Amino acid sequence: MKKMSIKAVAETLKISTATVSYILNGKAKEKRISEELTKRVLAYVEENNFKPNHLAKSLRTGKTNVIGLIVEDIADPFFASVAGNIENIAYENGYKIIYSSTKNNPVKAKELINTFRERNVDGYIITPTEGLENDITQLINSGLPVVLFDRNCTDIDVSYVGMDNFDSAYKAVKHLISKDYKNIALITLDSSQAQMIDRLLGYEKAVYEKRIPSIIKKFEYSSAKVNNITEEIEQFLIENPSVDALFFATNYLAISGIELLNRKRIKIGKDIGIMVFDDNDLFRIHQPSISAVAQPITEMSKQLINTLLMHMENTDKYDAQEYIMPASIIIRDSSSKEEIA
Amino acid sequence: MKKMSIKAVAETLKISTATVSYILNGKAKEKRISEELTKRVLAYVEENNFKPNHLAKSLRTGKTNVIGLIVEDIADPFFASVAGNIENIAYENGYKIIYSSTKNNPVKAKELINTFRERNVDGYIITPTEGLENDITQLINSGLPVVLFDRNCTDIDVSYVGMDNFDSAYKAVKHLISKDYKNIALITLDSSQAQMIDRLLGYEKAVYEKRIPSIIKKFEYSSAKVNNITEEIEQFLIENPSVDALFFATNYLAISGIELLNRKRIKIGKDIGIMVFDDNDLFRIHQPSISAVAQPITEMSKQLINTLLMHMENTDKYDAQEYIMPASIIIRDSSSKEEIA
DNA sequence: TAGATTTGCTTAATCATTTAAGCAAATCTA
DNA sequence: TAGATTTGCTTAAATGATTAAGCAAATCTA
Repeated sequence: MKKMSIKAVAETLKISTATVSYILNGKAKEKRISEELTKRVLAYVEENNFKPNHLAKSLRTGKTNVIGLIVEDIADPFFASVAGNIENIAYENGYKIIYSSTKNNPVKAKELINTFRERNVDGYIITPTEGLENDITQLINSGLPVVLFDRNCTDIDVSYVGMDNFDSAYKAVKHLISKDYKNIALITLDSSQAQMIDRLLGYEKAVYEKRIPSIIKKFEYSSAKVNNITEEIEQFLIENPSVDALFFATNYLAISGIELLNRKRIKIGKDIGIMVFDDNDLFRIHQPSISAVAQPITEMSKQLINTLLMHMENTDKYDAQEYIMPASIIIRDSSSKEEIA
Repeated sequence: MKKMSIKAVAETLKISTATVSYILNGKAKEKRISEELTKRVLAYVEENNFKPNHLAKSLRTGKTNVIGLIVEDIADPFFASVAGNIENIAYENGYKIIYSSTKNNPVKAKELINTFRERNVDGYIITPTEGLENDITQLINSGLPVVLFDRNCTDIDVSYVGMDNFDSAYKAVKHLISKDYKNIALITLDSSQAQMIDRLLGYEKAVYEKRIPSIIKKFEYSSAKVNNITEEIEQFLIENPSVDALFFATNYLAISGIELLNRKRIKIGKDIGIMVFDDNDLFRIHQPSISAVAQPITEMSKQLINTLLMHMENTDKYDAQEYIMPASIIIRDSSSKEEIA
C-alpha cells in the first residue's frame, strides 16, 4: 500500500488537488463542485480509506487539534480522574490530549508551557504553580485559549473552574463542631496558593464563630519531605494533647495521618475526629470510614473542557469565566463520637 | 513580536535557509559551515529565542516526537501511575505523550490506534483489548514501534512488559494456604486475556497441589455491570458457605468485596482471609490492612518506555523483546487468622 | 445575439521546514 | 601553474495540505 495524498487522489481521478480538498472539507457546495464529482471523490476516498495528512493540515491551518493538559501530577487519583473525564468530550470534539506534570515546580511548569507552545497546542488546561501569572498572561495575550483549574491565579483575568474551598472548609469544620469536637486542628500546607488559603480561612471562620481555638499545623510544601509527614504529625499531637479532631487540607496528608493514628491505636471517630479534603475510595472503605469533602469531579471536568472548547471556538476575544462549584461534605464514621461496632 | 521562521532568520543574517537549518540541527561541521558563521547564527537564534516550527519539521521528517499511550482507563490508579512514571523519561528524551482510554472496548481501541496513526505518533504503548492482534500486527508491519504492557497478545511477535501473573498468583495462594485457609475462592473476570488466564492457572496450580477445592467466581467483563458486583459476591458467599478466603484477581473487584465484608461485619483476616491483585494505598491503610500482590510499577514503566525508545531508535528491524517482571506479595493483616487488636 | 452572469472547476502561492545536489572561490598537489 | 580537491556556502525540490484568485465553458438576459 503506497502512501496516499490529496495529490495522488487528484491525479488518479484526473482532477485538481483543490477540488479534492474542498470536497473533503465539506466545502463542495460553497465552491460549486458538482454533486456528481463530489460523490465520485468521496466514494474513492472512502473505498481507499484515505485520510489527509494531519501534519500538513496543521502546518497550513495552524490548528493541531491537540489540547495541552498541565497538572500537578498525573499519577494523583484526583488529576487522573479529571484526565479520564475530559478525555471523552475532547475526543468527541476531535481533540487529543497531551499531558504533563509540573510536580508543583514553577520552573518545570514554565518549561511545559513553552514546549506546548512550540507544539502548537490549540488550548491549555492548567493547574498553575506559584509564580506562573506572567506565562499565563502571555498565553492569553497571544490569543491562546486557557482554562485554569483546581487552583486559581486571582490576580489575572483568566477562566477558572474549581470548587468553593472556603465554604466547604467552613461547612466541614462546622460539622465537626456540631459533633462536639472542641479542639479541631487544621493540618495543611504552608502554601500561598489560593485554594489552600481559602481552606484555611474557611476553617478559621468556623472556629472563630464558635470561639474554639484555632490550631494549625503547616507542612512545608516540598515533595522531598513527604517521608516525615507521619513523624511530624506524631510530634504535633504530642505537643497538642488537647486536640480531639483533625481536619486535613489535602488527601496525602490525611493518608499519612490516618496511617499514624492506626499505628498508634488511636480510635478514629471516638478518640479523634477526622475530616479530609478530597474523597477517595480509601476513605469510603476504611474501617471506620472517613468523612470527606468531595470535589464534584465529573461536573468540574465537564465544565473545564466545555469552557476550553468555548474559548477555542471564539479565539477573537478572550472572555474569562469563573465556575466555582460546590463540594459535598460526605459524613462518615470518622466524624462521629459514637462507638463503631 | 512578529512570527519568526528559519527563512526570516536567514534573511536578516543574509544567508540561506539551508545554512540556518544545518546549524540548528547540529550539522554545521558535517556540512562545512564555518565556525564563525555557526556562532553568529546560534547567537542570533539564542538572543531572539527562536524555535523552529515543529509542525513543518514533522511534516518534512515524518517524526512527531509524540508517543501514543493507549490504556484501559487513564483514571485507574495503576494506569495513571504508569502514565506518571513514563512521562519523565519520555520528556527527557524529547517526547510528549498523548493518552487515551479504551475502556476495554475493542472497537474504541481500534479507532484509537487509527487516530494515533493519522496523527503520526512515533511509537505506541498499548494495553490491548481482546481482538486487537491484527491492528497491532499492522502497526509492526508498517515499521512502527509498539510495546504492549499489562496484558500480552501471545500469538504475535511483539514487545511486551508485564509481570509474572502465573507465578505471583501461585505464590499468593500458597501464602493463604500456609495460613491455614482451606477453601480459597478466586474472584475473577470471565476474560480470555492472557493475564487473567495466568492468574487463574496460578491459583489452580496452588490449590491442586494441596488438594484443596478450586472455587471460582467469574464476573462478566463489562463495565456496565460494575454496580452489582457487591450483590453477586454476597450471593456467591451464601451459596458457598465453606469459603474461608477470597483471592481477588483485580483491584476493583476487591474494593467492592471488601466493602461488602465490612458491611456484613464479616471480620477480615479472622472470619475470612483476603488477598488482592494490585496494591493500592487503600489496602495499606485499611483496618485490618489487606494483603496484596504488588506490581513493580516503577520498574515496569521504566522498562516500558526504554523498550519503546529502543524500538524508535532502530526502526529498520523490529526486534521483539519480552520482560516479565516479578511481583512482590505484600503480606498484611487480611491473610492472617490472628485476632487484630 | 452580444454581453453579463453563473457554473465548475484549476492554478499557484503558501505554511516552515529538510536535504540532495550544485557551484564558485580558495587551497592543495605535483 | 594547471588540474584536483576542499571549503563554504546556496539553490531548489520536496513534505502534503489549504485557499485566494483566475479562467474557460455554459447559461442567462435583454
